[in-house]
Amino acid sequence: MDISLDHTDLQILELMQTNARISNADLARELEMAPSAVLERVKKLEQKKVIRRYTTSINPAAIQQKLLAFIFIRSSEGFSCCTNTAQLLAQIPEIQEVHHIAGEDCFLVKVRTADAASLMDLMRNSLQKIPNIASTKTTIVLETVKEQQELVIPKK
Amino acid sequence: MDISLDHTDLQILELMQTNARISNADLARELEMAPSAVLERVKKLEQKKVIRRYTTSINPAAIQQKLLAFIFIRSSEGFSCCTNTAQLLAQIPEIQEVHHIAGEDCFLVKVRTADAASLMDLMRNSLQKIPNIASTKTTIVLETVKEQQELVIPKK
DNA sequence: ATTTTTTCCGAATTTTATTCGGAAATATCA
DNA sequence: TGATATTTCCGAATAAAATTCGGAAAAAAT
Repeated sequence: MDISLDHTDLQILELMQTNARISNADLARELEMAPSAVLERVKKLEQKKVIRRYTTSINPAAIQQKLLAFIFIRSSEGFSCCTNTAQLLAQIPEIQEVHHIAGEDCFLVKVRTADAASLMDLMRNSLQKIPNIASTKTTIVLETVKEQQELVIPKK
Repeated sequence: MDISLDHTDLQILELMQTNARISNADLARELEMAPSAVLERVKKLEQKKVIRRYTTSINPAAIQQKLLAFIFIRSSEGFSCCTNTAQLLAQIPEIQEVHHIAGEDCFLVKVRTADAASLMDLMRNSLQKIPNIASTKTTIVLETVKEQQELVIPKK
C-alpha cells in the first residue's frame, strides 16, 4: 500500500495531533469535506500505520509520579547482546523509552517513578537483574519546561 | 477542587491512555456504568487537569522525521538566566522536550529532524542564536526500542 | 483514449453524546 | 448521631455523530 501523504492528510494529522478526540464531524467541517470522505482517510492513515495510536496525556503528578530521570546504560558485552538487554529494559513498566544510542554508552532510558526512593528500588530490583549491564549514569530532571509529543508536520 | 482519584477514575485513565478515542459508550460498558455517569467523570478529570490532552501518535518516518537526538546544553551563566534560556529552547518546534536537569549540564533536550543535515541546520540557525549557551553535547539515537507515553497507573 | 482506481458526496441508518431531573449513596458537621 | 449538604449515579429524551453504501466525479494507469 502507498504511503504518500497529500495536503489533506497532513491537515488531518495536524488537527488530530492537537486533539485526538476531535469528532469526525468537526474534522470534516475544518477541512470543508463530507464526513464520510474524512472518515475514509482517517481509517486509511490508521491502516498505513501513519497514525500509530491515540493516547491520553495524564498529569504525572496527579498519579504520584513525581520523579523523572534519564539513565545512560552501558552494556558490558558486544553488539549482539545489546538487543537482548534492550528487550529486558523495555519490559520494565516504569521505563517509558529505551533508545539505542551512538557512542560508548549503549542505551538511553527515560524513567518515571514516584520518588527517589522508588527509583532506587527500581535500579536495585529490576536493573541489577539484567545481565551485562556494566554501568549506569543517572540524570535527574528538576523541572520539565516543555513536553510535547507533537511532531512538526510539514506544510506540503 | 479535590484532586483525589478513586479506582473508577484510575480505570478510566488506564483505558483512555491505551486508546484516547474510545467511545464514551464503550467506556461505560467496560466499567459497567451508565454513559452519563462516565461522561461526568471524564469531564471532571479534564477540568482537574488530571487529563492534560488527547494526542495522536504519528509514525515519525511517515512524515520524514527520521532523526532523533538528545542534546545536553550547558548554560554559561547563573541560575537566573536559565529560565530564559529554557523558554527560548521551548519555542523551537523541532525540540519536543526541554528538561532542566541536575548536575553541571543545565538542560537535556529531545529533538526530531529529518536527517543529520537538518539537525546541523537547527544547531547553527536556532541554537547558536540563543545567548549564554556555553556548550552542547549531542547524542544520536540509532534505534528506538521502546517509546510509550503511558504512565504506570497504580492499582488502587 | 480507455480502463482502472481513488476520492468524494449525500442520504439512510445505527450508534453515540449530551442533557437533566431526581434517586441513592457519601460525606460533612453541629 | 442525626440532620443536612454534596457527590455520584441512573434512565430516559433529544441532539449530534459515526458508519455504511451506491454511485458520480476526478485522478491515475495502461
